[in-house]
Amino acid sequence: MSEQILIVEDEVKLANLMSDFLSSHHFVTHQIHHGNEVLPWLEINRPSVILLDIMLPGQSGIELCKAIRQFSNVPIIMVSAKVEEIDRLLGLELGADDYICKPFSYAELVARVKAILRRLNSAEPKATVMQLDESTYTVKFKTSCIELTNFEFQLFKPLFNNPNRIYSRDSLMDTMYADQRIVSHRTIDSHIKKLRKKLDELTQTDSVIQSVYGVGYRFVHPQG
Amino acid sequence: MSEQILIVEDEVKLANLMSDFLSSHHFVTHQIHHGNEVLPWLEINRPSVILLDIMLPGQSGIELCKAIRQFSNVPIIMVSAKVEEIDRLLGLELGADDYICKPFSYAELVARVKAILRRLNSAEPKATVMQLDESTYTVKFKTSCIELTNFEFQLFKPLFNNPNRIYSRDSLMDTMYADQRIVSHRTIDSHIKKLRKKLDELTQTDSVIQSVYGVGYRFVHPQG
DNA sequence: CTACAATCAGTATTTGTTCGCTCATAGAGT
DNA sequence: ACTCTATGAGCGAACAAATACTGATTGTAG
Repeated sequence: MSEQILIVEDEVKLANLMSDFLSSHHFVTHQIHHGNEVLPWLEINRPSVILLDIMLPGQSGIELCKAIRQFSNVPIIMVSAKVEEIDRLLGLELGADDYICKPFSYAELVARVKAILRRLNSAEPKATVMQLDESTYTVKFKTSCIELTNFEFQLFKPLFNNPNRIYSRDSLMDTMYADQRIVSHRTIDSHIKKLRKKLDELTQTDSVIQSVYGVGYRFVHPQG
Repeated sequence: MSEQILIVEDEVKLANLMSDFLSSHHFVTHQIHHGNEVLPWLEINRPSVILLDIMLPGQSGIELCKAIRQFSNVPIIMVSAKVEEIDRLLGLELGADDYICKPFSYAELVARVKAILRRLNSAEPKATVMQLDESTYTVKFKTSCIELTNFEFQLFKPLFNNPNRIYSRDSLMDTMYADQRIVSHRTIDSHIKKLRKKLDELTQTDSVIQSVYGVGYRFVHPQG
């Protein structure tokens, strides 16, 4: 089971280097080069760690850090060009987990990432017993496992990655039809129905996906 | 420690009466009879409450209220000669804390002033322990949490975000019916009832949402 | 042919709105 | 201070409207 690292860095060359090095340590990476793309991406994905540069086009790393902390405790490592800037950041109490100063050695980068993950894994004895496996399009729960269709999987991903958060049908549609295609809201219902059937069978409970009247759907973790 | 009340009222006789009555309740008062004298006075003094008449020579009460809000959150009670005018004032969203209509009983005057001060003193020391979560449509208080329907949430949001501020039923309607649809005032009552039930259960107190007779509703933060 | 996506129409459910009544409040008159 | 009256507010229950679910059906790609 490999961890996904989000790299937010506008210098593409640097981002690639970071990516390469982390990959060689068996991390899966995703790059974002513009500040404004971060929050939308996080609505659908849930990385294990975020490496967040401060100087960015669009929303700055500082704004983003604050914004992310509104809804998630995902570990954030702030990346800054200047030592003095880090001092200033510490004063802001953004809620970042670590700070790293450019230029950094790649050994240091990996060390910090691993340190964070080690802390995290030892602190939380695996609260989520349900897991999404992107490579096989399966959902695992306890000892069982089900397969989802591509469509079902894309639909479920944002819901699963942001438990309790309510998604409107429109926003769910947006995540699966990149081409802005418009389908009936009943279509979403239909897929939700299939998802529910599979998931409820898996978890032996109902209401893993709940409807919120007039708003949309949300996922809540099952007992156990 | 006695509280100072600023009385802005051009009718000197009325101002004196107000002054006398408030003094008898151990408030220190200061009178100003011309609109243009208010801002200069406030640069040097800091009253606990301002009673602000609307019809004034020089700067009107409306202008003054706006101007004062630029630099201070001092409680302002607007004093108006007509009920209809209050409705208009609410629409302007001046940021006043309360409204009182001439002619008023002096008991009422004192009651309002005391209410404001009580609210202020109890609200000041603690940060917001109550939270609105837009992504999950929930209200959190201490360790508990309740869910609101879409409608209830939209209704509660303005009240919550501007504690102590009074919203008329009409202005609440405006915020939820963008299409200028008109519904009965009893409809708002009905939703307020449901909101109150949920909120009171959450906070274990009553009167988190208060009625202001003849005007509307306001939200006050519960005790911590 | 099969598996899956999309749609539709009928039904079920949830929520929003109104009604009619009672109670509360504020001001006026005695 | 006391009632009286007009108006506002609270509330339960009936009603209306909006929204969601379901199963059947059609469309489509491999």
